[in-house]
Amino acid sequence: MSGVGRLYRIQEFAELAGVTVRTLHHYDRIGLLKPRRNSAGYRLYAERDLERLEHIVALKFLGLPLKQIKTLLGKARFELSEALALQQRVLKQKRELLNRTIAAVEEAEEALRQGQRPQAAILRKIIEVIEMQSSSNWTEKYYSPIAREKIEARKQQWSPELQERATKEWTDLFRDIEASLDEDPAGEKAQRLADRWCNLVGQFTGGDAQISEGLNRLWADRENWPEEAKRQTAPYANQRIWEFIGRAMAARKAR
Amino acid sequence: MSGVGRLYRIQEFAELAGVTVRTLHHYDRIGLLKPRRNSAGYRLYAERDLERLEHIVALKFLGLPLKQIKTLLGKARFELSEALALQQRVLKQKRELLNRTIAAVEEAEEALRQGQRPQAAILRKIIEVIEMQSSSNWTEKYYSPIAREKIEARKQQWSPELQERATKEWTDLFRDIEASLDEDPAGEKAQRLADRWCNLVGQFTGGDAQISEGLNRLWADRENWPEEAKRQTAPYANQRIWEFIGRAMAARKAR
DNA sequence: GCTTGACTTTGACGTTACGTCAGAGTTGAA
DNA sequence: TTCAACTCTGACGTAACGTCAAAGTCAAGC
Repeated sequence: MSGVGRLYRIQEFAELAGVTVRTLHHYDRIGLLKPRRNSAGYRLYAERDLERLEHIVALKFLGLPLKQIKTLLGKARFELSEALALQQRVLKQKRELLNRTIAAVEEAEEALRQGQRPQAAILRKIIEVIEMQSSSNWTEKYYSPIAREKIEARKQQWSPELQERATKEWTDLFRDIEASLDEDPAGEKAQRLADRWCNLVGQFTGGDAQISEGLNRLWADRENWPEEAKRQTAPYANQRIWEFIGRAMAARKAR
Repeated sequence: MSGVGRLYRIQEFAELAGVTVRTLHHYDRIGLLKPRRNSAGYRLYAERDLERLEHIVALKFLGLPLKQIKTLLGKARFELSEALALQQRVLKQKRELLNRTIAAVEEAEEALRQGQRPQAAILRKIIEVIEMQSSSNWTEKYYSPIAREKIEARKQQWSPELQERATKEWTDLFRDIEASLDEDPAGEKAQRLADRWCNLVGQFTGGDAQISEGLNRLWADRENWPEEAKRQTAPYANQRIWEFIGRAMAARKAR
């Protein structure tokens, strides 16, 4: 028996793991990696902390924010593999953009060598790439490539008026559901609401299963959305409504 | 004659250029894009401002910091093309790292699918890539690939003791030069100092022209170094010393 | 037992490129 | 003249730490 394993003080531990002391301070403060303390308040890191820190470093390397890493490391391996798949898509998008950028700079340098004015040369080439679709939509990662194409296609037909009408219908539906939260999810009234729900979802997905699947992933990962998106969809985030609809849909299928 | 062209107020201009109003406020404050003002203090943007803003956006897209963009846009096209070539190397390094990362995640996912514990699977694969050489040395971009290889080779032979001795010799040399700043750069004493200088440079470059070239680029771009590096090399940044040595070397060649 | 240098703690401000209010003034059409 | 829409500046927030600074702790040597 070799006991419980060594304890490291912060500097030694930092060198061992290849991070800075300040980083460990930071992780401690945000609750990402909280070591034991001795009586004087010194941090004491154990082997298990090293393991966790290695996880953190690896996930950070993939570009995941610390906040998400924190929740991820508390959950099951399934969620981890989901997150990994998502991040993989993000990385691939980045790579595409990088490739186009590199190509653009190459063309710009070529043009420069041929003596063109830098404005014309650099700017035009690079701006082209930016406009192309650096759009870099944060929702894209939730959809499969096929689903993305389909969504692109449907976008063409979404006029601002349709958009506005859809927003209104959703808002109305949410209001109606909220007023009916005490009804029986399997009852007549709830089922009519569930029908309206399905209709509206269908309007966006076009009944397509792959778009639908992506949409589910999107909603399931709400906690990791950018702040702005969270605020804008806050009125639709009422937990009880989603539960109610969930039950109503279950009852619906059961019939 | 259509006059001097329209003037835009901030919101319209922002939409025109595809940036936010706040971004324009920011660029104004840091002196990157300063439009005219009307009597009430409203910003008035002209066509020329649009041109400059497009440059800014393009260079920012390549990952250049605003500070550097600011100095770059004040200089000649030559510097711009230099900077472009440098940034191109940075982009390519990023791409390499991205490719390895994507491959690692792929392997990790595969391992996960085969039911391995996430620790073993994800961690090991990804950490391997990180360690490989995510080192991501900020000086690398200044050297050609061939020069980098040669530097890597020479690194093997640079023991800590050699490092320390070199640092001391440089420090001594700088002290001696500083004490001789009033001498004639072509004189006996200055020439002996120039000899020592060449010797020390030779110790690092091994007399290699390509390494030498990269080293020149590195020093020339000092203003864009990370803060830390600037501080650490501050003692060697005495402008007058470099000018003195420059003149001494010129006199040396002339002989 | 005491000194001393290396190490540790928390606090607080700096960094980059803006986002997001808040309070107050300006513009221009009805 | 009114009023919505727009603009101004100032100031705090963000992510992930870096960089001091002041004060307490540890352990080795005297």
